[in-house]
Amino acid sequence: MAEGSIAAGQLKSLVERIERLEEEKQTISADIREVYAEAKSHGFDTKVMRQVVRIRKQDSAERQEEEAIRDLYLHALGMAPDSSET
Amino acid sequence: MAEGSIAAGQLKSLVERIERLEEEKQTISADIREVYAEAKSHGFDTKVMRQVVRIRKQDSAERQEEEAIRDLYLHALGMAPDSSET
Amino acid sequence: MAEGSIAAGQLKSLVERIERLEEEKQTISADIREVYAEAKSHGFDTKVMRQVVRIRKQDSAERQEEEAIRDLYLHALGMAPDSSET
Amino acid sequence: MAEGSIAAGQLKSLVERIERLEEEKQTISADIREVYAEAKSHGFDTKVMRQVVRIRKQDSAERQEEEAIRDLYLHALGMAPDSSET
DNA sequence: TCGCCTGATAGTTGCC
DNA sequence: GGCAACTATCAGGCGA
Repeated sequence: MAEGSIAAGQLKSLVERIERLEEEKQTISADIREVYAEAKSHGFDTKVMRQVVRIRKQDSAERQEEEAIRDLYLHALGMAPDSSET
Repeated sequence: MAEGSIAAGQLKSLVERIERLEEEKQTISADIREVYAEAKSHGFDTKVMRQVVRIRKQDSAERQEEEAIRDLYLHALGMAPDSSET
Repeated sequence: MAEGSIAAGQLKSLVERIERLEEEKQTISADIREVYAEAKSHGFDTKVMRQVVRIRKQDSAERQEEEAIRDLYLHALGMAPDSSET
Repeated sequence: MAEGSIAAGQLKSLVERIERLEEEKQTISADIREVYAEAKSHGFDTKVMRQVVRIRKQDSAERQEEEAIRDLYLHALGMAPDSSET
């Protein structure tokens, strides 16, 4: 119970929660791989599919990025970005 | 011509399943980050916690193998392997 | 009106200097990758080599501190710290 | 000179080359920071500058990405990407 | 099936 | 000191 006595129970709980979540994440990843495998078995080019998924994901990210830059510029020009909602 | 249409619908379904799964994965990742944040707020060293999680995941045989090679390398470089545990 | 122009030239110069430096940095990174590739082709385990480079860079005091905390955590989780060097 | 005898000299040489290169890289990084600091001292908004640098870098990257996707699609359609040089 | 390469994830570093 | 961006590492997918 001296200095070395950290909150063992608490630590254990936290680590186990993390491990549980990582396990779930692994499961999801496996599911994704499975879908791609299925797609491939139906004759789709998975490489192209991955590109498509990627592009769709980028679209919104890009839009957000653009918006952020615009606000930044407006701010640099001394204008309130808040008034620039689309 | 029907052929293309059928494939299109199938492709759409597959892509959407993947996107749904990736979304779930993102959620899990966020949860994990959250747990680490919580741990930090309780005074734990998250960097070390990550090391611990990693150690628990890694097979001990594998770990020993790596360690042996590393000691060999350190020795070859004229460093004492004993003092170099990371 | 001259003001804006002057600032523009200055800005351009600064940006170009940055870009030049980033380019150099990229080159160095490529060189490093190349050395690792060469090492690999000579039969070295690059993963371990990276560990070794890291160990040499890390201050030993800092290393020991981290190690102490890790052992504490592992102990709290009921694992023998002695067998867990990474 | 038994089993433990790896090519120590070779390893040492490789590691030192890597360390030398990493040192150079650090120097470049410091230079970049310095340029940003200088810019700031001249009244420029470094956050915006970083965005600008980032955008300029993306432009070419994006072009390349687009080209890659195009080749991929052409390939998927059974056409040789090689004949599509711009 | 093994090795290589690319993409995703985690760790480190710099900024606020 | 905390947060965000960048870099380096690691794991999975693809091709030989």
